[in-house]
Amino acid sequence: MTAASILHADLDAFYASVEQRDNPKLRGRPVIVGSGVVLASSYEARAVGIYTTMSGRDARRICPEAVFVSPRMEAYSESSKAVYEIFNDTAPVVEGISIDEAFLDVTGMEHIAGSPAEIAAGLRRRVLEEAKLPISVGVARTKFLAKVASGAAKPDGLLVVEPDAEVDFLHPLPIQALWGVGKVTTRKLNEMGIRKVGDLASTSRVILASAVGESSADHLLDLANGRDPRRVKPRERRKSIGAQSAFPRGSRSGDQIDSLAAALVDRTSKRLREAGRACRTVTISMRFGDFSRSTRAHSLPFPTDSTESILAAVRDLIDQSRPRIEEKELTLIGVSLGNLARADTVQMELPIGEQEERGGRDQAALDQAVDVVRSRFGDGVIKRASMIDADQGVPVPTLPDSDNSA
DNA sequence: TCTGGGGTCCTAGGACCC
DNA sequence: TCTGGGGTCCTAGGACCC
Repeated sequence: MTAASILHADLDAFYASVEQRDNPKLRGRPVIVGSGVVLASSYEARAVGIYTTMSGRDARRICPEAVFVSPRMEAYSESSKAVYEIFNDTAPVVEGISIDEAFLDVTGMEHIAGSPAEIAAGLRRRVLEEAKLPISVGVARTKFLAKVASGAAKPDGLLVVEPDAEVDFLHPLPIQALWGVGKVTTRKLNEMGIRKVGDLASTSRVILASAVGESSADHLLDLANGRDPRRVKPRERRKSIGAQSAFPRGSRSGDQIDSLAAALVDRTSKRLREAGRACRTVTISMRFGDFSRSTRAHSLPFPTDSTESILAAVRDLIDQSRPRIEEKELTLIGVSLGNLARADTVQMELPIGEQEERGGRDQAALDQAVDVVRSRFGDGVIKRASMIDADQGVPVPTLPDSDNSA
């Protein structure tokens, strides 16, 4: 049987730990990150019943001595980068899952770096010494088992699940521990009398499939029986960039909706440009007073990173939803930019006049586009300029003085 | 427990093309 | 010329994760 050589490394109470690291007065005290709601909390706060998504008011009531701090996303992002450098130094293959957790595959490193357990212990030591942050690590033969192991090791612990101990480790766990089992699936399975992973492991595939569908049934049976074929592989680039914001009570006039939408577009399009990407699909999501949700999407004919183009699309989508917005109370709005492309090819839409007048005016329009791009990105970025018919999405013949050698 | 903000993946129908 | 199948893209919604 394969050895346990996959590590799941998970920073403990990450945001709160960064705050305690940067402000010694917070150490040993219950710390809550967030104000309106709890975004993260230290273990001292969790010990008295504070949890993520709890309202700030409830948290204050339960734990009056807690220290509330505003989130500092930049500090968390920097700390995460420092820790990821240690991950990359530790293992040849690192798969980032989120800002505070990653899988590492240390297969075949026995002779140079020691056993997986020794590598994991060394990783914890380095993160504590160099980033000054506590981290828990689970070690197992599969990703799923390693992840469950790191959760069981928390806080500030290390747990190795050897292959011959897997069943004893896995089967007593509640089914919510399985990746992909949330509220809805838990309810369905509980109705069938399935509560523990062990119950699930011995359920027939046909019966399970009738409740959760074929593909989920296969997936759950695999996990419950310790089978998890997923390899540790570096993450592809992110697929969307988004932001959302809730309305303060009683502020949902047309103007206020528009200005919040504009602010969200501003934020997301800026992040898009900073990442050197362009988006083709613009999606708005809405939440209403009765907690129902709705999404509307629009795909542009070509990728863009321009605030104005994205905002125009967002305004169209909001207009489409006008009836529902007027009928129900809008409580939250989000903007998500998807279908991301690299922004190393910039395309612009400029009018070129009537069909009959094309030809002479094509060149003027192209010159104008080149000027705009040059003023925005500087000299030397233009390797080639050509035109695309926006309706057809096909290149029109390249113009005489553009450079085709690039 | 009445709800933040950031994401991913899956399903399913319809349009459209060959 | 009322009829098949396959593939891709777009859109909406839902479940789930940290």
